[in-house]
Amino acid sequence: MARVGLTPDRLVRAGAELADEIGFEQVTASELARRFGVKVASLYSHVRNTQDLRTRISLFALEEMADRAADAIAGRAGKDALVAFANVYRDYEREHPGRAAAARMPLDPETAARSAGPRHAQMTRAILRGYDLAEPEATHAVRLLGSVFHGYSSLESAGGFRHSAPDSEETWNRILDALDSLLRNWPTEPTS
Amino acid sequence: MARVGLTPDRLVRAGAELADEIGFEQVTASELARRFGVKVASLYSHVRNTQDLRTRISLFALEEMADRAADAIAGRAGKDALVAFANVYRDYEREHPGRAAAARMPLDPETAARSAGPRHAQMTRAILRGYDLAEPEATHAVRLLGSVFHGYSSLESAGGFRHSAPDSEETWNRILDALDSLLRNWPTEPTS
DNA sequence: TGACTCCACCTAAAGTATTTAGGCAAATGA
DNA sequence: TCATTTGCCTAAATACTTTAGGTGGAGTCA
Repeated sequence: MARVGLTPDRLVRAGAELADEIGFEQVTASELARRFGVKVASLYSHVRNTQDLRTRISLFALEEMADRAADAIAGRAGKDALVAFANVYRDYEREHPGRAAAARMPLDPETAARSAGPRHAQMTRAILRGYDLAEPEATHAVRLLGSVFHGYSSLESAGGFRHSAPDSEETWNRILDALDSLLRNWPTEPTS
Repeated sequence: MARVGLTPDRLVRAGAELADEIGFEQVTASELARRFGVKVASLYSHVRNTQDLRTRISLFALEEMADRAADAIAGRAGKDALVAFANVYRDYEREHPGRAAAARMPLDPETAARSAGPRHAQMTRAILRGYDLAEPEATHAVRLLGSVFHGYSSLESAGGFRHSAPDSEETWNRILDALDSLLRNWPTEPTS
């Protein structure tokens, strides 16, 4: 009966690779079982259901990105750190589009809370130490950076900037220049 | 045999409402047929398949947003226009989360080209007339604004900012202040 | 008005994905 | 070596998708 050695972890990793190959939306219990040469029902001892599988892939991707981000910002500060940090997200999107899509999947509040999400926010906040932002402005800035990284990846992977000049690479660099400049000159609350 | 009066248009509108109620991901031909009190197969004379249905809902949402945006920026300029324009996206997300999710669905290049996407880009460019940006910087700025609106909506609707201070409303306003400030002081290419 | 033609919606059927229940055999360990 | 655990199986119910072909009601034209 040839045991393949399924474990939740192996399923999740294979699921992540599958997502990169065929798209996160297309990741299905059936397809994953097929890859392992195993009957679908066999997966159900390791993950609760398809939703659970997807959630685990999402959590996995978030962790992987956080690890890379932590690595990227170590020993850097200021714009240098900002650029290295931001590039982690963009590079991850290009290298692992399926996992990146997984990482963008909405999670329910409790799951989100114990995901690497807060770690990402913490690292973003660490980047801001190189700039001079007191609370609550720092939080606003964290959210802005999150939105930009999230939004840019998503638009770029959807092909939004593919067939138009200037090329996406140039825009990305100029956006990072702009964000650096903005963080150095964060506006005070307007009086008007 | 009671004809219900199905048309592609009615299906798409009902699909959009369904998306707002149960989530865009959950919009299915079967559920839509159920709503109309009609057999599933009957939908296939009006839309090619489920993918086609979803694509049409996405296009519909993009048009609807574009119409609102056009309305919002008419007769406004500068920060006033920026804020009104940006709020269209945020309000649409809150009012019609399912349609907004549909609008974020990746489209294939040809479909994207004949969608309201380019119209959104054009309007964003129009906003920038209130600021002093020459090409290619204007394009970079268009893409930045798109990323922020897109990313913020997506994070906010996923609950990213729900249970933490300061509240999302405040962040949103400060982000708009920051973007206005950034556009007024768009950095030149750094020499380093 | 009666026959005709559409076509909107139907039934039927095949294919695939999800999920649960229960069984057997390989691995584990006393 | 025997008992227990557990990894993967078969079987079956439910649901969604899609295609092929049929039927009857609405509008049209003589």
